[in-house]
Amino acid sequence: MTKPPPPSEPLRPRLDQLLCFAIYAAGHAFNRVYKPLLDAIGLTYPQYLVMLALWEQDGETVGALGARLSLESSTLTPLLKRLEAMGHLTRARDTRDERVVRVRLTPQGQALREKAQSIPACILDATGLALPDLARLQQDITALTAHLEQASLVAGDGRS
Amino acid sequence: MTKPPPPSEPLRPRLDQLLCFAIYAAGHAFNRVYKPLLDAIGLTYPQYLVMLALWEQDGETVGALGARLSLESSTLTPLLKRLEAMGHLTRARDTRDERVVRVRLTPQGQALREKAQSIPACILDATGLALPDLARLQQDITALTAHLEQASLVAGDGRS
DNA sequence: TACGATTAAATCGTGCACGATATATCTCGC
DNA sequence: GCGAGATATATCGTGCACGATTTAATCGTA
Repeated sequence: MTKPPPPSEPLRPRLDQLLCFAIYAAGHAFNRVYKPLLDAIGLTYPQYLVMLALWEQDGETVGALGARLSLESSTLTPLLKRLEAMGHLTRARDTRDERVVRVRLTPQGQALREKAQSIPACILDATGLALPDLARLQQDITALTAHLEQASLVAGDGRS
Repeated sequence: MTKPPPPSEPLRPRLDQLLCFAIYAAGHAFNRVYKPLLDAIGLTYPQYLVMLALWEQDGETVGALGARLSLESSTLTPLLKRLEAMGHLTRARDTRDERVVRVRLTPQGQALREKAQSIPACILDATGLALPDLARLQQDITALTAHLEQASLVAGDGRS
């Protein structure tokens, strides 16, 4: 019943129908929920992600952290320096390969894990989702990310 | 069959299982796909979102734009000044209420819409999603955002 | 009309994020 | 062992994003 669009009609979705905008806005919304919780332990959201990564696996290199978090050294280096200045971790060149810097938790950084313990439950509650729905959504978004990453790699490969 | 956790076991999800991290990473991935497309028309991603908003509705105030994009004036003002310097829009105080600034597209800003025409299809392709799946995911994430926003409002209302 | 309260933008300081580049170290072929 | 290329991190400049504060205009009410 609806009039079929002419073949070369440009795609002009409304801002609030764009998936990328939904993701962008959800990121903002998550940040706002995390803010008061993280303020209480003195971390920003990206700093919290780094601490989560280190609590899961200590002693990683800057590059390995960057790969897990999709961040460049130009972002991580100053961020890690701030965490180091707070006393949560140390940064030291690997004695075997002095190119790489290993990031290690201090006892204070380990201890912070206990203070951050209640955060995930608060966030889960704020999402208003049941665990299975949350897991499904998480997987859908992760699959989307994988597709986008592949697309940007293919686009940038400069095939000749 | 699995051992039930003790009642006060802290929730310690892995970084790569966190919904917030999936959103964070998807935002990065979208940015990477958009980057080459937007470079071609000289916009950053947030600038593109502002232009999308204005193409949809011209002459909005800074505050109204901020509400649609969830951005503060402290973010928008310099961003809009950059777009103004590029010649895509004008910023002028409303003569009826001199507190508000109205943002209007220039002919150049209108014309940019044609150059940006092919972008949505490129992005759609990069997601690897069929339209119905994309719409569903978009709605799920929008609903999540609404929940998160409500939670952060309730948490911050200082009920006495 | 006059004045306190509210509203809208702008400004300031901090931190994240990227790309381009620099610097130091390592690896491989010889 | 030596030098060319590769690798890992750091540095620099630009722009986004926020909260706190400032400035200016408007509104309400006496």
